[in-house]
Amino acid sequence: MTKTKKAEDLLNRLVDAAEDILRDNGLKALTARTVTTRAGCALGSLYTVVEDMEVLLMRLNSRTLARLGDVLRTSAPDETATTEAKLQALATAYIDFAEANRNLWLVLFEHRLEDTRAVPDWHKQDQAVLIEKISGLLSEMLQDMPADAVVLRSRTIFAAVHGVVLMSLQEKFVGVPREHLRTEVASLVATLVRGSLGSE
Amino acid sequence: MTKTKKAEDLLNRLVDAAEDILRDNGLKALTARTVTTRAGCALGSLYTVVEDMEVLLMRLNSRTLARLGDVLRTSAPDETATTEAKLQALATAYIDFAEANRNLWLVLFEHRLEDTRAVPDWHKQDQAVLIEKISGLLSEMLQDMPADAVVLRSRTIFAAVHGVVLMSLQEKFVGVPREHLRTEVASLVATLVRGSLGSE
DNA sequence: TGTACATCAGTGAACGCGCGTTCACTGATGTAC
DNA sequence: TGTACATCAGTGAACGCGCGTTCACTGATGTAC
Repeated sequence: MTKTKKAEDLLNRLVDAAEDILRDNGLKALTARTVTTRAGCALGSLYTVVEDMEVLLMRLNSRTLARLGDVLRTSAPDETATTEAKLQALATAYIDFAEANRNLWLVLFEHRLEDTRAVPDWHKQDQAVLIEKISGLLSEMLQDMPADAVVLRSRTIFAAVHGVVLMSLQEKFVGVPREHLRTEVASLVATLVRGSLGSE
Repeated sequence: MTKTKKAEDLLNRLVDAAEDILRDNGLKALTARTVTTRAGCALGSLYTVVEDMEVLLMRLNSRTLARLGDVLRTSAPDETATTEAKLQALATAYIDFAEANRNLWLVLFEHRLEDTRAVPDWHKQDQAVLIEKISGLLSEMLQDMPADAVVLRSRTIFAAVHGVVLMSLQEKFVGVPREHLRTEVASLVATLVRGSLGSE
């Protein structure tokens, strides 16, 4: 095993460990110590492979986004289904992923109020998976709409559905109760599709 | 000034200080030390008036929710306006508040992944202001819908709009760009109202 | 193949920091006579 | 009204903790001959 291979291997083990800890015990438990212990290496090793704890978290988020992307891309019920049915399948897949990976998913959207450091491009680009499928389906449906407008609409639709799922899974008082989440999102998506979100 | 009055006064000064700090410097800057320094009292005084830093933050959040509630309640453009116009005004008022009080507003919805402590009832109840006006307007509009269903729909509509505003103000890659936020929310609200969010 | 040496990934004790919280104290305030 | 005393809100130095990060080191690995 070459040196770079070993380094890659260590990085992977650390991201694996971080994923396990975040999934099982939440963000607060994700420390340099817990990660390195779980990965079976020394505390200092982390810094031979990653600049920062923050970078490690971004690596983990990238992996989570990639997994979510896979799930969303393969969510189509049937090639012949209606666009609405495909969008409904997409929303369902999103809820499934969020429920099954609650902590990992929540951390994707956690905002750092303090941070001044710029988010690297490789990480920003990863977020595109959240939008791609929606805009693909939307542009089929609204063929006369310019591409920019389709992307903008996709972001709005994503954020609306995401908001409903987020408030529900956070189990805040004002969120939709979990047992009604799927039906509420389904009627939200139906309304959005049928209204086509006309430009005014 | 009686003793209880003095205690109330100190609590108010601490919440004032916390509000200033959060608004100006973000959540990370909000510590026992910065709050007490700004309030002009000793570090230990905080604990004569509040159990915990967490309780202080909940007091601040309650105040923020109350202010937001006032803004939302007085947002009606005109008593004779259509329900849709009133809902649009409500959404606009929400965006105004969120933009003008970004840090205060973001913290209202920040999730503590770790916490096991129960949120006290007085604080949970404060969140109701986010929904009340919507369900009031909705029940006028959908008079044959049972009250439970109206509340559920209100939560969904709130969460959808909130999601779009949140992702936009967080300035994440996938959010709606700030300059399109108001028009996108307006067409989202229009679609939701016109579609009436039919039960299926 | 065997040996001496150089490299550097990996180590983990130690550092420095900032935090929430405590507690022995003090001095302003209210009370009793 | 004046005085002696009790109370307790308010104080701030000190405590304990957990964190991210560093750095002098070591031992496994690769290289040169």
